[in-house]
Amino acid sequence: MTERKPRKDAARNRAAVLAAADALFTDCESPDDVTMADVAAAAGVGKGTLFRAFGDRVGLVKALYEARLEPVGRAVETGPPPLGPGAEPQRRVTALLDALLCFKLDNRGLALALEATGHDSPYGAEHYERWHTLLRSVLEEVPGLADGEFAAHALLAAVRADLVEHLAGRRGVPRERMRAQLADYTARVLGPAPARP
Amino acid sequence: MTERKPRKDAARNRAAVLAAADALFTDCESPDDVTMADVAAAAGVGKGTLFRAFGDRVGLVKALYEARLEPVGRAVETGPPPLGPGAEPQRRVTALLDALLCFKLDNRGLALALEATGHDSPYGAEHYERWHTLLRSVLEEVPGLADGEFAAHALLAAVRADLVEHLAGRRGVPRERMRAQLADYTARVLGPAPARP
DNA sequence: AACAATACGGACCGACAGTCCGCTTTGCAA
DNA sequence: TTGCAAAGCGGACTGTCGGTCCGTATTGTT
Repeated sequence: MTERKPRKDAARNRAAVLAAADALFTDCESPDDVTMADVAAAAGVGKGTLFRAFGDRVGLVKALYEARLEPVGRAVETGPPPLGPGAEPQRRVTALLDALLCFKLDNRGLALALEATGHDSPYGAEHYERWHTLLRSVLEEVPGLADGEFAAHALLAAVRADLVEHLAGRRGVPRERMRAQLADYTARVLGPAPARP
Repeated sequence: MTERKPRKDAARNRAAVLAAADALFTDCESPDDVTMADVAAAAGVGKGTLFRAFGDRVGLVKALYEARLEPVGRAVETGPPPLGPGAEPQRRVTALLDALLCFKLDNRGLALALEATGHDSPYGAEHYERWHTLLRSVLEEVPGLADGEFAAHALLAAVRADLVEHLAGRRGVPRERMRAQLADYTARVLGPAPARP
């Protein structure tokens, strides 16, 4: 392995940068009026340090985003149903999308920053790939749903950060209403209401 | 009215810029490696001219996009069914989305440029508003579909430029397959296959 | 204590969107 | 046709931002 324990100051600075960036992205109007220099200053660190630790802007945002998303990822992979494995596929799909929606509602600035930051699109980020693969595999267990591939993309598109921001932020749609709307929509995609014996 | 006929050279240059920009956006890898200076040079025009004519980058891309989309808009508003008014709502929704998908397939570079160019998101662009309003109104005629508002957003999200680009460009999904997938998906959202008397 | 190895940080660079202003073209009017 | 504003032109210029570089400071190891 080529792992190396980072020096103490490096670790401290990395943490400071993450915290500062988190704060800045959380309460900014638009993600791109927080500059790298701002982040460095807020963290009490030089730009060089910041770039060495994260490579570039995308790297920083991704690191933050993934750190925040990790608990959700864990709940999905090893948590209890319906979010975790084991639930009936329809319920799980709904739960997955709801979790994603809530996450984006709770981390609007960050999610927006991720999608807006350089790297042409969310597609191609490995974390998108992960969610798509998972969602697709669950969708394919839903009876009568032929094309999980496309449906997974389309459903994920329904919770994209900028749409969420538009509805929740700009247009003031309340959280619970959005969740209900999404659940409703998801149910339609999943097919006619299953017979309840 | 405060309308003023533009001078001849102004009109000529405006056209030259539009043509040049169209060409550049059409065959570029990523929209943001065509710079304003590039466009000006390709059009044989100074940057000042370009900015006076279109205000800023967003203005240019919007002008281009709307010029290209206009025929589609016309077909939708006054053309024959199923794209134009008069068709059964389910058919029309499908036709609308298919038209949009085809448009984005045929104008990938441009559509990508529009979504990627500064202005935080597609939402808030007046042309999005137009499509959303229309789609919503048609959706609300579909029996059993309670929430046209959200469904319209979600369906439009399924044909977003960067998703189309990802599937058609990066992953090489052929045009007809994408259309079929979208039609399939749309049908699911619209509800169980209607009884055919 | 000495000395690599690692990290620090801010001056520096290149690129790009957008502005400015002296010069040219246009088209109206005498 | 000639005169003359007004409208338009274009490229040098500016401000900002992401990203790099390198002399200096900090670690931690022997």
